[in-house]
Amino acid sequence: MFRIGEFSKIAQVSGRLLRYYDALGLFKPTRIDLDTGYRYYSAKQLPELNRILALKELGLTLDQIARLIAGHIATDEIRGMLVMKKAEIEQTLREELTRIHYIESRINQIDDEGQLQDYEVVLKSVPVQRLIAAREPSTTLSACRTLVQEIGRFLPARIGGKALSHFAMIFHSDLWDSDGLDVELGFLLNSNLNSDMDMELALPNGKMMRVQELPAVETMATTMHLGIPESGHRSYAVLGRWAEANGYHFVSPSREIFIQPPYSSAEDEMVVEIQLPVKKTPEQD
Amino acid sequence: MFRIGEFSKIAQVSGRLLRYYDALGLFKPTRIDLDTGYRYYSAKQLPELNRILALKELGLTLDQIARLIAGHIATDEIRGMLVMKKAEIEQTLREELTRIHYIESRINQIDDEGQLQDYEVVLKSVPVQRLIAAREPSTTLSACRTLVQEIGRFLPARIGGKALSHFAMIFHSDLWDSDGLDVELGFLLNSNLNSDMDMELALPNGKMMRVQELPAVETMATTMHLGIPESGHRSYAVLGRWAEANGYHFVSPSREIFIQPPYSSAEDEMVVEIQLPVKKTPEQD
DNA sequence: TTGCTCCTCACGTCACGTGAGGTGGC
DNA sequence: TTGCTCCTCACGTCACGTGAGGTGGC
Repeated sequence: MFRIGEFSKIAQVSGRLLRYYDALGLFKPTRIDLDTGYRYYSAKQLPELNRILALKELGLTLDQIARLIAGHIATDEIRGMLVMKKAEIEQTLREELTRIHYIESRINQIDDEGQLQDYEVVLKSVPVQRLIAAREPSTTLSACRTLVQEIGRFLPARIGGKALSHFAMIFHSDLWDSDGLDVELGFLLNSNLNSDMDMELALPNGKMMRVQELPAVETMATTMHLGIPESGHRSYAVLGRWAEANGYHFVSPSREIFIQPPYSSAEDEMVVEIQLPVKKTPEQD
Repeated sequence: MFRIGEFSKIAQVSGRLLRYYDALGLFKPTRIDLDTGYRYYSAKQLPELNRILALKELGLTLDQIARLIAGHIATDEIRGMLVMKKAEIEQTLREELTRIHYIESRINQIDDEGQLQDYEVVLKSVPVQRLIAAREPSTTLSACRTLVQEIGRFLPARIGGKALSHFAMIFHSDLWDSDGLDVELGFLLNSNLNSDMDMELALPNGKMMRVQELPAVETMATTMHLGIPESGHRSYAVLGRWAEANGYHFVSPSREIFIQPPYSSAEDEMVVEIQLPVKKTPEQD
């Protein structure tokens, strides 16, 4: 019989751990002196403790181990637990890998530019949403700006602000080609209001707005743009650099969500979230 | 200005997170209504929040982020933090990888044998230790057993149990060769007692015991063996299978530590820890 | 008698999630 | 007026580490 101190030295664990496992009922001393409360362990218990430590190494929780030891789990359940655990670890492994790439790209950034950039890129996923918008298949940035003002003033008055969420633009044309813009302009709709899917609405200038569904997107690289629209290209450049550094590429129409739209306040107070759908570029390590 | 609900939706974080960051002083609302306690956030704060989220993605703690945001950290300190973080993640990555191998080998075990084995292998590291032992460069198992009894009875009486730790055997000859044993037999010494390094001691049968240093070993694969020594080979087989399944190989003299030695109680009550120094076999994935 | 070992609370860890119980705002 | 949103506690998470304050054992 060993007292807790010697037993913990032999097993190379802390006394606290042994007391903790005792309290959990996971691993109890052979005998406890009722007067002093001293715990006494026998050498024969060492394999049992080692079993627990080995199972802990596998990444099982103490609770799982307790049930396993108690024999309340059939062998194929154990197998299932292990397979699940393996998948779990593989998942975190992938996450850690992208995290490493992420960190590396930031270290490179510091080395190249002397500091961390101040615009920050965040990955998001967005659900399906509905949108009421007019499409301009061939327009210019300045024409867009006029349209933004028009729609932004007309639509809330017409439909009522309750139904409308943020103003949004969807860019169908190539990102880096500022001529030949193919753009949709309109409002995201609050999903709780079940308005008519086929609704159409004419703007004062005769253009038609239609309700439609914007598909969900798994991964969007997003950044917030503050201030006048002219400096928007800087935010796009940030997103571009970010994608390159982290092994992503752009895939489908990008979006701009006007959190603080230019028609309700000064243009240099504007706040826009730029959303670029991205996919992982296959690795070549 | 947005109330916490809308702001949290835009930023895709929970309200709780925003309140928590407020409490930490990490990210505070632009304005708090003194009457109601309502928090009001402005769109302009979104980039700041995104910055925090992006830094969190890097694996920094909120505390580190807070100091970073506060500007109390120079650029090269940030770089240092990132490099450290990277090394940290690489470390856990390696650990996860061995954990995965470990789990795989257990799954295979279940598939091959229908259940988890009951002998468990645990990796340990052991520090330098001192040993008083006699060397038998060419002996047999049964001769050893006699010697164990002799030394085990003689030495504690002679030196005093205080100075002695566990009885131990060091195997210099090949593990799987039971003829031509080259073995040291003796006691580990309690390190706190600074007895003479050059001490020698004659056993009644004339053999000399000498004090010497046992080197530290980084990684030992260990298992506990219960009962009669004859079944010891089963424990060695377990260790062998374990090493093979997990990509380790054996490197230098193995040890047996007698937690419950055969001279103080019945042989089938014996408890021995078998320690095999191991090294990772280079991977071939 | 004096260290040494053991005991039982109880707080701290990290970044929130999840109620409970109550109130403001349209 | 009725939901809806917001508020502030406060516990729970996971596996212990780390004192604090006190006592048994050789």
